[in-house]
Formats: sequence, structure tokens, C-alpha cells
Amino acid sequence: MKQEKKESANKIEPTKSELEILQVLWKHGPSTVRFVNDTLNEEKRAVQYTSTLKLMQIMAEKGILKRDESSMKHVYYPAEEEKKTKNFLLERFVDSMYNGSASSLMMQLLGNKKTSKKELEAIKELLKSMDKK
Amino acid sequence: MKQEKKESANKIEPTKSELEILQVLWKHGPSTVRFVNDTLNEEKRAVQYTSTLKLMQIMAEKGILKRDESSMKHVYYPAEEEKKTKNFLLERFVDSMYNGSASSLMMQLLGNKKTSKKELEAIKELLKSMDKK
DNA sequence: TTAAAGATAGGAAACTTTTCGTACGAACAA
DNA sequence: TTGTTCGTACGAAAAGTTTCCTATCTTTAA
Repeated sequence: MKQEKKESANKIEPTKSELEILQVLWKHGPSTVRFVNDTLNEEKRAVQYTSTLKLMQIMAEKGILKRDESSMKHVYYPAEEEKKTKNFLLERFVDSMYNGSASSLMMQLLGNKKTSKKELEAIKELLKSMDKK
Repeated sequence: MKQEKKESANKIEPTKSELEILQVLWKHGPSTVRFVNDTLNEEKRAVQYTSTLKLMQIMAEKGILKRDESSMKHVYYPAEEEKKTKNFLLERFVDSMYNGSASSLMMQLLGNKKTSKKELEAIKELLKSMDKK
């Protein structure tokens, strides 16, 4: 008896390169390989067209991406919502790095020199607005 | 003319497995391979002693770990401070996932169901105490 | 109609990371 | 002393990831 692949049981575990591609798609919406590749080359690093193609094909196989094949130029888009994936990755990050403690992460973030004053203000505002509710 | 390795130019880029080992060392302090391996097997997953040994040796080569060889049972410890490394990784995470915006990450964190009420309270308190300063 | 440009697919090579078998020395217990 | 246990070192296999070459088809422009 064959077991069907369960959509629900997907492990969303993008690799480093896969994450780069997801970022392009999150930022620019559904895109062709050509567009993604051009963007990567502009914004990130030199990479051959077929490398990007291959990677996106693999991601589609894995179920990380889906694609519209109706046109010759396939259009790819993330299978999961940006928010959901980011949430998952954030959670994993907090779990593994800060033992699941969000406030620990916060403290680190606030103590970090690279977090600008503007950022700090924005965070404070955010919290204040939450208090009011 | 040979170029000496520069200590300062270290790329702190622990892999997934390396991070697991760092976590044990952060949590329990300087440890032998035996201890780290036992801990991994208890807390994480089945792994052979020599696998852990090899990995820690590699990490020492890379400069991620240092070790005290005075005893036969070498004692390993992180070369960098926990805080420094976590800060680095956090920064990278924020950069790649939230375009460097700490407040974006915060919003995601606050909207996350998995972040408990207690956590939320702790965060608010933290921010309040910062305001007072 | 034909050549050039641009698209997908597949496979293999190159790298990186992880795992573990084997060898061998030191410590320890019988 | 001698065998068993526990340690490190080394090397290579296995697994995972990334890169790109080549084949082939479609579209486009001359």
C-alpha cells in the first residue's frame, strides 16, 4: 500500500541559498527564474542562470515553491505564506538560541550596538501602542 | 612569504551541528568530548562518540573552540564569548530575514501565538524599565 | 526559412558537512 | 602483567548542497 505524500507534514527548512531565493520572491512577488537570477546577481552575488533555475526546480520539488507552467516562462511563488515561514524560522531561532525565551532575544537586541536609536524608538512605540489596547 | 592566520578575521559561521555543540558548552561550561556527546544524546539525538569528537576537533581547528590539553581528557570551550557569537548570529538573522529591522522582528515576535503572555509581560517590563533611564 | 536568443530539464561535478570505522596509546582493574 | 575500557587522531565514506555543462525545444528577428 503506497503512502501518499502529506502536504501538511512539510518540513520548511530552506537552506541558505534557498532563503536568498525566497527573499526575492517575498520582496517582488511571483517571478520567473530569469528575474530571480537577475535580482540575485544585482543584489547579492554572481550566479549562473542555470544554477538558479536548478535550485528553484529543486525547491518546487521539495514543495517550498509552486509554479505556474501555463506560460513557457514558468512563474514561481512560495508555497507558504511569508509570515508563516518567517514565523517558523524565528521560532526555531529563538528556541535554539534563547531557549525559547523571546524576552531574552529582546534584551540581546536592545543591547546590540547595531540596533539604531530609531529602531529602539520604533520598538518602544510599538510596545506603548500595545499597552493601550 | 607565508601569511599567518589572522585571529581577528575569524568568520564565526557555525554550522547546524556546530551550533548544537556550542549550545552544550554555553549551557554547561568547558567540557570533555564525552560529556558533550552524552548530553547531545540525551537532549538532542543519537550520535556516535567519534562523530562528536571529530566535529569538536574541526571546530578547534577552525578556531571556534579552544581546548585545554593538559589532561588526557581534553577540555573544550568556545573561543568567543557566548554573547558575542549570539549577537553576531542574531544580527545576521535580522539582516537576512527582516532587512535589518529589529522592530520588524519584534512585531513578528509579538504577533506570534507561541510567545506566551508571560513572555509578553516580561518584554513590556523590560521596555518600561528602559524608559525610566 | 533560418539563425540567434532564451527557456526548461537532467545529470554530473565540486564543495561542504556529517558520520563513523580503524588504529593506537594511556589508564585501570584483575 | 595483561586484558578491558576509555581517550585521541586520522582518513574516508556518506549525505547534503550548490554549481554549471549540455541537450533540446520555443520564440523571435532577420
